[in-house]
Amino acid sequence: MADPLFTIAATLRAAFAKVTGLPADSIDPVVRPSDRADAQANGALALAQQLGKNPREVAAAAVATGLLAESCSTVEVAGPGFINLTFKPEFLAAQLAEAATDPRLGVRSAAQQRTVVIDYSHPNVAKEMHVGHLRTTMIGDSLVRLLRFVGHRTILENHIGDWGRQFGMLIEHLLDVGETEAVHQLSVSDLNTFYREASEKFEGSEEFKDRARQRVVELQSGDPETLGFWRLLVDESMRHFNGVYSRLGVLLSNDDLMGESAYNDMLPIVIARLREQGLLVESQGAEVVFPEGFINREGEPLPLIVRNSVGGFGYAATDLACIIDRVERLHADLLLYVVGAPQAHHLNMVFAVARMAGWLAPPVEAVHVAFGNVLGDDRKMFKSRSGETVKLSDLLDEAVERATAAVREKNDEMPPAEQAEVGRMVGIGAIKYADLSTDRIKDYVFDWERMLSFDGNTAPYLQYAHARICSIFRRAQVDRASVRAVVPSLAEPQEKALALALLQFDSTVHDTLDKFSPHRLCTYLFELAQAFTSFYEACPVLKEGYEATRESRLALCDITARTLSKGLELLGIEAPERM
RNA sequence: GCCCUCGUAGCUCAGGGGAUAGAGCGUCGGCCUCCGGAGCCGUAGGCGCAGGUUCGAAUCCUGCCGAGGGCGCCA
Repeated sequence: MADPLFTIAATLRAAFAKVTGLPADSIDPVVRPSDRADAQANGALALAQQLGKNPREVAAAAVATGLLAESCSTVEVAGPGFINLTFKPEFLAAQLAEAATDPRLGVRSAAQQRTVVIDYSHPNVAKEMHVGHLRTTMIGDSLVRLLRFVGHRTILENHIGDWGRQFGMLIEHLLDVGETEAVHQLSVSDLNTFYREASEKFEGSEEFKDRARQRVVELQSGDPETLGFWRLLVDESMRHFNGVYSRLGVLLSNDDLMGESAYNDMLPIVIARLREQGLLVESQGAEVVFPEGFINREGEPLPLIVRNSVGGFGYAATDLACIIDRVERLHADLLLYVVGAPQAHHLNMVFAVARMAGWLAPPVEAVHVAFGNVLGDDRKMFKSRSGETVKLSDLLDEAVERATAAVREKNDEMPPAEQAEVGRMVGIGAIKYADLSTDRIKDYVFDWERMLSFDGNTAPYLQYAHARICSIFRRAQVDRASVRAVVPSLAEPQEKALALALLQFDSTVHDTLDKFSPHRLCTYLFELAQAFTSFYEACPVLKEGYEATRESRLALCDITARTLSKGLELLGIEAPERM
């Protein structure tokens, strides 16, 4: 309950209840940040409207209760009935001191613990991870960190594309090349080459095509030898994926693998249960369900095809099996799908069918955490200069390379090993932050210059602010933990502004999770870093002649650094101590 | 044709129904006796268009324009 806006909202609710006689929990005091004061409350306008009274009088009466005087130095009614609130510095300082001694920095636990399945990343076996996997992986990873931080139970699921017809051609190609040679190729070169060669053979040879088709049948019927080859492809692919995950520092591991193949045995059960409930319909040779409200081009009901006309299962069947598994076996009550926006229609149909079948019912919720594309500077899908999709590993190489060069240039006295390490943190952080800092539903333009800039809303700027604070403590030779019990004095406006910003970490984290939108946390951290640099510019910490305020300002520095570091950590970004 | 998402400053992006719509870059102008100038302070410039709901709309609703995406057996 660190956020003073949150605290004052509760006080105002009581004040308005006293004045109007309405139940407190039915009142929204509408507390907002303000540039005219520390905060403004606009609730009087709506209440007055509701009661047919004068809004200024309602506001004045609420002020007259005196309830606000405890935490506010000035409370003014302005305009049509706004209440402008200015917090007492002592009030803010006390709240801040409380947050400073809290390992969670004042962030409340979730009111209700939920079991959340987060479905994200999902690369395809035998294909390189590319820039298209960046957002799902970044957003998913950050949501997991945020959910855990506020106390939810998280179940990570990497729904890799490890099943389907393409495995016929892949396995036949593997056998043509020879198992040993194929493994060698897969481990040293990129996965795309292997896939392309298999695909070219499939297109070019009827004989190969027949073999590939036969191989699919064997795979699906569980032929042990075929499964062995399949396993080999999956394992080799996972080595590549885990390499990327490790560089990105995401939480996914092999323990979180729940590929399409994992649901294979459940698919007949999905069919059986849908049939049992009378939802399954035969249409044009396929077995389908018609969810309400979905129509095709001709305006006719649009089916979700659970099993196609040749008896095969598509991804609709797998996705339905997923829901059953996540709800009934894992007992999840929130299912997050971090999946691109184009899948919205498909997912909505799957959710609709799952609801019809009763598999998805309150309090269980399924949410499509949709996101837009990564664009090039031509505003089209981000591609390499040769027009190919950009491999994630190449992207990370370039980011680290560019960042390391910048670090080297600015720190020529730093040991090369540390330059490389800091360059890695800055480069990877820059990519991740660029991806997370725009509203996920929108497309964003990928721009090396901007994301690696030390100015603006970027990871390097935040990392720099953090490193600078670490430097202050090194220079002061003061142990960071030693100032945490200090109740800071907030005499200067920049000190007060910084305190106010720090205290909003709590509500920011919850707000970020309410919308599943990490960019809200990014915006907050940027504003916090700006508040800090303004403070640091105006309020000397270690200078001669400022001994009296030194401890107090060091305390502000410490909690700022910890908030920045924790915030970045929740985004999956490292904060070096020097850079 | 129908449906979904998006449209905010020259560029890239924030804006939880509330007062005068913010930031970064770029522009222009200040601050180097500067605890890290990888910084700080200031300046000019904008809600695609038209209606509606509301005491109050960038925000909610409708229509139009523009961009992207989706619309039965690939995922």
